[in-house]
Amino acid sequence: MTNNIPVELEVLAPRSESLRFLKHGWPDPLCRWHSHKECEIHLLVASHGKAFVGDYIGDFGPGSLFLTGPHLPHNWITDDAYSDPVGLRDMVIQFDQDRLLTLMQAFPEFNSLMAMLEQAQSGIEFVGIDPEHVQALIEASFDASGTAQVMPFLELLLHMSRHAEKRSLSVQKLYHNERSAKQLRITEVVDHVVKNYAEDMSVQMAADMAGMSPATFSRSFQTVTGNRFVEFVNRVRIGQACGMLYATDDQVTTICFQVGFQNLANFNRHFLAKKGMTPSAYRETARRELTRADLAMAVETAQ
DNA sequence: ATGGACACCTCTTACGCGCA
DNA sequence: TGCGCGTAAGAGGTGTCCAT
Repeated sequence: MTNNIPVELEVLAPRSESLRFLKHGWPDPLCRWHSHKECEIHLLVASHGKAFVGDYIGDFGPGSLFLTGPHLPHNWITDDAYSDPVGLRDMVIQFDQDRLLTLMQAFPEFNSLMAMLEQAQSGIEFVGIDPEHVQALIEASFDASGTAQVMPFLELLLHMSRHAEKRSLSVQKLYHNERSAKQLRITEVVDHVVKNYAEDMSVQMAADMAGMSPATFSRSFQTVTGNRFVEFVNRVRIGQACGMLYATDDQVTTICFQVGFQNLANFNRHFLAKKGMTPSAYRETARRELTRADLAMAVETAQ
């Protein structure tokens, strides 16, 4: 999907090590809306706030664990209620996905990681994972060097891949890996929704496009995408509205109609349900974040 | 701009069936 | 056995109006 949100690109210097470790507190100039080609394991150790991954916004707290794929923009903003600085808020491991793919080619035993890497294209939250074990593995990898650094990291990846509840976050690339004839027809509909979200979208129209009855389409769509059709359409529209709220000064009413909603009350209702805040509150929050990114860049430039 | 109330309508889902 | 269809009931989404 297209997204108008300006994203800061983080370029990581080439290194002899395959892993990059970061620990930071809050506030920290490194905490900003950005993307990079590396995958990122992100463990929140302290504080509560909002997670921004692609077009997703959700809550995080101590023990929240996320995995973001290549070039997926992200940030974690601690709530304003936490006015006191936090010494250690985040533990981060960044790694090159291509290295893992090479590993899987050499050792098929690691192929179980493939599904998780594909799901990470849209971001994953590992709901209910044991944070102490995760933190211990990150610490073990962080404190080691050479090959000893890699083993706890691989154990962590395998532990994450085996975790049952992996919640996909952004609508981006949700339909990435569908291949059967039925899945391809559903994927065509998904593409159409993503590209034409502002147009009228009914199950009847979508079913016609997929060559199915509405009831069959409804079942197939949920099987393939994990979403109900109406929920998916609204999610795409809300995601696009987020970008417009962030990047333009258009009125909420204008954006509501631009993304395909037929009335403002319905738009507000869905926006609040999906984002946990009103459109105007979202705009305020998102722009405060942009200001933080600008300040961080200004600090780095001055140094 | 936001959110509540309400009536209406669309969509989802379960079930049974036929077809390949 | 798997897939798709038709039907019907209930759930949930939508549009409108209005108050704040």
